[in-house]
Amino acid sequence: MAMLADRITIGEFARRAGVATSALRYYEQLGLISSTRTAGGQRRYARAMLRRVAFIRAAQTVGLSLDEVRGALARLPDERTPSKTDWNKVSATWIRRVDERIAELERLRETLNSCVGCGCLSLRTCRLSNPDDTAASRGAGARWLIGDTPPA
Amino acid sequence: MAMLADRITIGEFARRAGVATSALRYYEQLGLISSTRTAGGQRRYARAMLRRVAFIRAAQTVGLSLDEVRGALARLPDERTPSKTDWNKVSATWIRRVDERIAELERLRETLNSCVGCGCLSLRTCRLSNPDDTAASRGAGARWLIGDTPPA
DNA sequence: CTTCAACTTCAAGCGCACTTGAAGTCAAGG
DNA sequence: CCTTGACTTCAAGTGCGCTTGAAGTTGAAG
Repeated sequence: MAMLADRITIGEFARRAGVATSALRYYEQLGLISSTRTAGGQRRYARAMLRRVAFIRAAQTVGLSLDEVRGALARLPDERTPSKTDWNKVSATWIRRVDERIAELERLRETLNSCVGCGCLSLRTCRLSNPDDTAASRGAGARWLIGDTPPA
Repeated sequence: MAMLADRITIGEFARRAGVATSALRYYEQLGLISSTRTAGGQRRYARAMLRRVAFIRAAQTVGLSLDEVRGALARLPDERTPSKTDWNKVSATWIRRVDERIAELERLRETLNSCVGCGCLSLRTCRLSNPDDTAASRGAGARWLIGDTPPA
């Protein structure tokens, strides 16, 4: 009853991880997770693997591709003898990434806030509107959204 | 010389907007932007359209699909007679979305921070690790990443 | 007028992250 | 033992957001 053995079927694992079984097979194919097999060839998962999946989903939230995740996981000890230093490196990189993303979104939020009540897309008085196209001289793209300050 | 006329070619427009010409044609195809045509059938853009593109890119940053963007833009007056109320609704929705996304990332950041020095993926002492699989009883997914508090 | 980069359309292709379907095998309950 | 749902592999398909290529046209400079 205890069902504590690390012999979880893919279906149960998928339910607990909140992902489809097909996704788990796909992750395994990419080398992101691993499983043992029964005599009959069916996958059995260690519950510890749930953490890995949680991590994968978390990384995706940060905007990492599965390939990048693979790279990050590869830097971690293969399921044994964890090196805290290694882990520190990985998480530090991720935290930086998360911070960048947060900063980006906060700039966007600022912009949206300042737009309430001006009707950006149609009026010419908006801080966002950039009426003289001055951004063009400063290089391509909507710069104020990716770091520059909008022309006051 | 002034080149102030709203008769920007797709190439120049692409350079200023920081997107590929193919992307602009694609956006037009989806009804996200519009252009006038020369006698010969070439596209000419109003500089005002740059704002729309900036907006599209911004929206993507927030995680909106182009279809959702189309929906949002459709709620705005068709390039004329802006209703501030309409705009308020749109931007309010977006701000909410941005806030959610920021919150999500901050939770992730918290988690990563608390993991530094414990080696999450391999040790059992981590706040992230959820060793008793208690999350399973609270429904699918890595809940603590999407709102729940991890088991202390 | 010639030239040639920049434009046009249309269809097909791509990369990612999966999902679906077909055809067959496994394993736990009755 | 039998049934049945859950599993297996492999190949192909999906949806998004574009990009690429072919084949042809336009338009501004010289």
